[in-house]
Amino acid sequence: MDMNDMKERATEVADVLKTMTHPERLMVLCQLVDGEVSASQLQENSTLSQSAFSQHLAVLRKNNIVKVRKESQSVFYSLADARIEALIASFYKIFCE
Amino acid sequence: MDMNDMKERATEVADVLKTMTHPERLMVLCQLVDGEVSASQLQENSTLSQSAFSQHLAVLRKNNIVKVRKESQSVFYSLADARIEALIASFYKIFCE
DNA sequence: ACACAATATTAGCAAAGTCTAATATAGATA
DNA sequence: TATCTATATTAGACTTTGCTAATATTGTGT
Repeated sequence: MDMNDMKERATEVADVLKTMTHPERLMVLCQLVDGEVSASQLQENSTLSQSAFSQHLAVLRKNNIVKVRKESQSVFYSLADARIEALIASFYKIFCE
Repeated sequence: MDMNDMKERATEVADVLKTMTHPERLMVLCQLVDGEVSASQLQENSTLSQSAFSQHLAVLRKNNIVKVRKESQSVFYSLADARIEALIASFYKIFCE
């Protein structure tokens, strides 16, 4: 693989990873492997304040790592696409098996 | 998977990822997939100063993402273990194929 | 209209990360 | 010994991240 291509890819991948890199955000993503979960359910498994937690969700949204579906007062989060799903799956395979 | 276990794993994985998250460091790791490479060879593919680059290598060492072998004035870097190799391999599979 | 519940946003601060510039170390060579 | 080459380390400035505290938004029930 050519060095310039590699550099471009590395930057792209690093951007995605950077967003996942926080334990709190990774926890959220792990909880989404089996499908969508509401913000409040996600927050139940966190010790962070509502504001801090919501800011982490905002980071995930802004970087297109998750997508949302609003239903009345609730917001349901799910993994954005197949790549993110594949990443979480490999983390699971490599670190949890 | 139990939530406490998940939290522990997520923290562990996030720690490892955090170290890979910088484009410059990820580039280094990508160049190590086929085996060890010397610091100076690695640096040739970087636009960073010697000092800045060396500090990135130090981060990789400190977090046990790479291991080193010294041979006269040169230092050869390689991926620390099978997990790191597996991670880089999945990044390649997911983002470069 | 009012109050409540779920979620998001903003400002401000402290901590962590990343650079430059300068200096240090250690092996090889003249 | 003096010098060169490869690499590492340190201090300081600057930027980014992640929190708290306060406030805003939006839908729902009374």
